[in-house]
Amino acid sequence: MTDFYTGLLNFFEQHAVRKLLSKEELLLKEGQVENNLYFIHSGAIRVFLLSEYEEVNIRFGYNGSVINSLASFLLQQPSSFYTEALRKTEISVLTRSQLQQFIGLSTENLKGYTAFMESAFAQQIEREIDLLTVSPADRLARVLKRSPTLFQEIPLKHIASYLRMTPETLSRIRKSTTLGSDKSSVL
Amino acid sequence: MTDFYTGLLNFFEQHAVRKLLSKEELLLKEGQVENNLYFIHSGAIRVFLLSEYEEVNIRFGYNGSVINSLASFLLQQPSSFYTEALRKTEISVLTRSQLQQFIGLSTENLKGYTAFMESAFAQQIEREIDLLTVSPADRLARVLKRSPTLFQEIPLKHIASYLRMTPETLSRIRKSTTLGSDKSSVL
DNA sequence: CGCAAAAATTGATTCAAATCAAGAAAAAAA
DNA sequence: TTTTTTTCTTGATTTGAATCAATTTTTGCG
Repeated sequence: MTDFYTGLLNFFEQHAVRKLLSKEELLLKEGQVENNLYFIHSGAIRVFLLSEYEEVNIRFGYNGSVINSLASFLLQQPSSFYTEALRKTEISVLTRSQLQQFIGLSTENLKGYTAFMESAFAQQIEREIDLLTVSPADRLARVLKRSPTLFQEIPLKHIASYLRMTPETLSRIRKSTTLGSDKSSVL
Repeated sequence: MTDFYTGLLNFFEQHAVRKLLSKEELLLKEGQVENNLYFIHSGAIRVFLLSEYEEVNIRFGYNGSVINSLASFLLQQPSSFYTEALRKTEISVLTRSQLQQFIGLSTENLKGYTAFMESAFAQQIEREIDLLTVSPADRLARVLKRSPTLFQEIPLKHIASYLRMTPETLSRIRKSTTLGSDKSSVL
């Protein structure tokens, strides 16, 4: 998987278009079909859904990760989600056809792509287990284990929505446990 | 997708081994690697995880559907889940290698398999949205929309766990709404 | 079939997280 | 910088679902 990933990143560098997003700039709206894969050089992006005037965050990307509205991208169906920059963000945009070209270059790339997909699927399973975890504190702990720097990248209110709790609750959990108080990663 | 599915079912008929499961018989335990795909002729199967002495249901299969511990099957990694028959159940068992043989038979089959995977992924996204839906009543409504006969197939207490609520709460919701009271499907 | 066990329902009570409401801190804009 | 706006924190109160508890209903078994 890692081989594919570095290969893909090189391909990104050579073929993808760089783009600078301003805060709250939308990459995709609900109902549109996702045609791109985004590599994030700096900044942060969120994928969210709009349910009855309330936004619910589905996924975050930042700091060297690849993100898009994956289900829409794969199935080429209208997305249920919005994709938006959380702050000034620099990305590389790779189109579906460019990706397909890349996959066609070698068997290695194809295998890598499959592994990439499988990994995305595995992540999705982890996400399901996260959401089934009853206690709010445990949900936070699980997610922080995988993404220890989350609070440095994403505003608390958005993390709260991702974790299915209110900002007030998240703030209190954070205070009571030592979770999210980042001694390690600062300086 | 449908073509692949019927093709796969024919292949199931020709190559898969039939098996009769008694109630509570386990097909897979946590930590084991899933090597099979199960087609359910009759009965019902659940996939669940064991968290601190409490079982949480992840997925159900019955009545002509295909089920297994999919993440483990795809990644060939130890499963986080148990797979168990909820009652006397008749299945066909197709191994991973048999499936690969089937996929290799034609480009159509390969494409179908990809579509099958994509569909599984899309289902997983739907599941995520279900779990993010705040109100217990709304969670039930969403799931029943996709699986109207759920209550005829799966005991209430297992549905409750799947929906992240107690059996008492589910029972009360069912009473207050008309959801799950199956006038249509009986007789 | 009748009996035992398991599942579902119903009611009373508790409790944890949501909501409501300020104020403090941080970030963005002027 | 100062001002304005947004985000985060903290406290008080409410509320909806969990828990506790007791029947009733259903299912499975001898």
